[in-house]
Amino acid sequence: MAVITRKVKGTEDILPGDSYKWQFVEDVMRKEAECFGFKEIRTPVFEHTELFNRGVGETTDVVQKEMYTFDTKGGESITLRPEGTAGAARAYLEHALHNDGLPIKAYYLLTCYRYEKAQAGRQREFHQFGMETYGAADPRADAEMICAANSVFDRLGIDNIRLELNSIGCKNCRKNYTAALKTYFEGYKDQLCETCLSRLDRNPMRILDCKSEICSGIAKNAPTVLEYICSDCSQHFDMVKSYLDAADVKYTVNPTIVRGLDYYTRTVFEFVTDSIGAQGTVCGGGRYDGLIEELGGQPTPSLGFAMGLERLLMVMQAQGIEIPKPETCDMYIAPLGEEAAKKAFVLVKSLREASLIAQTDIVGRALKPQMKYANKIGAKYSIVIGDDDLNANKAVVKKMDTHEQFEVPLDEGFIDKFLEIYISQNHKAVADSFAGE
RNA sequence: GUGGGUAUAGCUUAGUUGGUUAAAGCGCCAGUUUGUGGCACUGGAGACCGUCGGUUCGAAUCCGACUAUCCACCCCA
Repeated sequence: MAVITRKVKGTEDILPGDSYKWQFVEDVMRKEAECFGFKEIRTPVFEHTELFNRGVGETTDVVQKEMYTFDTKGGESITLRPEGTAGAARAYLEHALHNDGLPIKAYYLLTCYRYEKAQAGRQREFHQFGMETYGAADPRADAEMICAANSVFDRLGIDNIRLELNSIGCKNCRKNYTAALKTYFEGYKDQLCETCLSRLDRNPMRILDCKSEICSGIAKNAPTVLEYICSDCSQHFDMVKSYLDAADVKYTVNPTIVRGLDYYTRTVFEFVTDSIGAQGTVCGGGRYDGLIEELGGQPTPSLGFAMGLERLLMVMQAQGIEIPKPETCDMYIAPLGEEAAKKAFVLVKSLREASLIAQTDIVGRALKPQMKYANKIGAKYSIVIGDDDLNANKAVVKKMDTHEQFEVPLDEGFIDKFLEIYISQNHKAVADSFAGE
């Protein structure tokens, strides 16, 4: 096979037969975000590299080894976004959105790029849905954010997913905590795995995350963040939990959740599933009160989450959730001969003007294959137009599933007559479905 | 970046201890007499068996390298 027909590693095509699934999920997300009062923000696919260095954090794996970074002809360093938060924060600052009145609530639906080794649930180009709130320090904002993510899962009918919650404290209490952790882990220096040894200086909290049995065994008895966070942070966390309780959102507190991006403070959370392999984190988020300031703005308490669409769709598939297929064709018109073809061409035009899905032959097939095609695409109605029909200026509409037939005129009255049939038949279907229960 | 698995038509697979025209189902196209689909039957197109090299009289089958892909580590959504 020629090279040109091969997609780049870690990328996926979404084909015509599958795109409805994505549209369905995206639609649920948009609607849910809008119910919570969030408006869509669209930011560029690429940004100045510096934005991610500062926003996501120099020490993170994402920045250190996973970014698609390149120099432009003008000599600027540009990076394809590895996540959505930094770009949204940049736009918030650049357009001084705080002047619109706080809080600012925005959601996004976009592609992200990370140079990682592809595996199940992990692509190099992937889709994220995320929500961001700026200018809300109150724990209710945290609870609202988590509720929003939770509602999306509910709306999609996903239930084999759990919410894990933690607080990693503010900058101050984190300082004390990391110091305590360092002291603790230094006692096990000879047993820790190599990566954890390197984490010891840079970011000892990440050792808690380690999946190696030895490290996680040691980590089990390590001091937990919650013992070290200051009373403000602790109160904040309690409030978040009490609001989640009030909203009947189930969670478990998991002190090992630390998140890999530097900007997080206080509340962090993940929605995790066991049904799609190793990459089970479907949604991750939390509070990042220092981010806007880090990017040069006024201190602005902020928070948000992102969820991966690929993983979400995998979960839905694993759980056997059926996504409704959209209608593909209301009317197929099968003409016989040149003159009829022209008539059909005009008729589908007027059907389309009435917002119906209409098709006619564009490949020159015989009648039988045309009917086969009409059947395959799920046409609800069909019309065959031949010389007799043209002469009589009328034709027969056939309802494909029941074979019922109706006569329609082939002149200006066509659309009205067909709409009348279409509507009455659909009402009948609805009535039948009620009677069947 | 580290491991391990896999590689046969568009898809899912069969291919017996290496033996000559590589097989099936699904899908696709067409036909089963006159202007009508779903079912059934018949036929057709479609594979240099991932690539390159090696062993052999002979390789889809054995060996090696490469490439792709999958899974796991790592990381994260």
